[in-house]
Amino acid sequence: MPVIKVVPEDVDRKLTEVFTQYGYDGASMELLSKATGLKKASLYHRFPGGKKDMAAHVLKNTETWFQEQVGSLLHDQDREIGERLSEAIGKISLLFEDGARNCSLRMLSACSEAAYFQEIIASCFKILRDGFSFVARESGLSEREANERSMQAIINIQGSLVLSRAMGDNDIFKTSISAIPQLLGIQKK
Amino acid sequence: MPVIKVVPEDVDRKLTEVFTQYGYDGASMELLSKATGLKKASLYHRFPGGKKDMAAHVLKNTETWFQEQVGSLLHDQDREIGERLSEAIGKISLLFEDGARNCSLRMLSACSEAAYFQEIIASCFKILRDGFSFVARESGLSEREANERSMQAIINIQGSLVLSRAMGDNDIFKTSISAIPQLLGIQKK
DNA sequence: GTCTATAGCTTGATAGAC
DNA sequence: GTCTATCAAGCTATAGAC
Repeated sequence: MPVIKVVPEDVDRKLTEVFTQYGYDGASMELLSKATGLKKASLYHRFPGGKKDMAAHVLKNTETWFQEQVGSLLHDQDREIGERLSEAIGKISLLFEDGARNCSLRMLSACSEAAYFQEIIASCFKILRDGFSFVARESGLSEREANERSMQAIINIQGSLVLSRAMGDNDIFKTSISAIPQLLGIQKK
Repeated sequence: MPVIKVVPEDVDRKLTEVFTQYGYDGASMELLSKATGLKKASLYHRFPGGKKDMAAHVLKNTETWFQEQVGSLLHDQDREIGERLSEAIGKISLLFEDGARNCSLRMLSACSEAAYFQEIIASCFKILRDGFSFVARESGLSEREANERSMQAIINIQGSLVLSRAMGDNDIFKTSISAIPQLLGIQKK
């Protein structure tokens, strides 16, 4: 029987998918094993801490993604502000599949291990908030206004995602996210 | 040993608490038994369908609560509009303990039995949306505006609740919910 | 209507071969 | 690095006494 080294990136992607769809308590080792194509013992080889370890790894990846793909982008003053925001929102829309996919942060923030995950989840949201706040300030809003509106932007994303899934209508998400540029004081491109 | 008939209302309240805190997959029969003070076999006597049955019962109660406590209130034209809305929002704030408590609808909308619960969860949100929309229309907004803003009000509630819990700051919820009257075109009392 | 006791399965996790 | 085989514990659910 051949020893196949499964690509770590593929494993990460599949783990993220399962935790995002089923939540922490709904994601069994069986499901995680089937999804990744790795037997349970192989998963324990890569993640000695077990399920908790895998979810923490998924969250660490998510934090990196938000920092590199969204945070840095929004802070990149070499690029036109509307373009940056547009691209960032496009990436976020893609991440959530236009409202069809749940948010891993939300799914992992309410589970039996919530306390263990809380810090990194809060960190992810702070990256997003700071990015939005930065462009809002750039667009001429006061610090107070920029802070309020960047928070509102994240509320829109999370709230509309909850409702899109609960009411079975992705347009709720699409409409809500398309209003973010104006909310942050930026004319949509 | 005495046979004690536990009050159904207390059982319902405790079941709601456990499902709301742990979600469907995180709420074990053991937890539900401990919380209600009823042994597992007794729970099965009251809910022959088991856990699924209990969660469905919790959701049915929630639907009734929204209809009777919020929906009817918002539609009661014998009372001053600002007063009605204020009272409805007060009840919702109390339900979510000012941001400290999760939303049972959200917790049960993303689980291994999500498909089974979807219809009644959507119904709960529709009751709230229709109530908000009704007062928004009354306040003079167009049908389109009223629909958009009532949706935004629910997005604010759900989104701010997610973020309050994730970032450990209940003020996010309090600030967001206090803005709802103005959002619906009504001067806060 | 509530209980004790238990069945039967699934869970997270480990040992050890290759 | 991946596997098969297995464990002990926890799970949902049921049987039957009171």
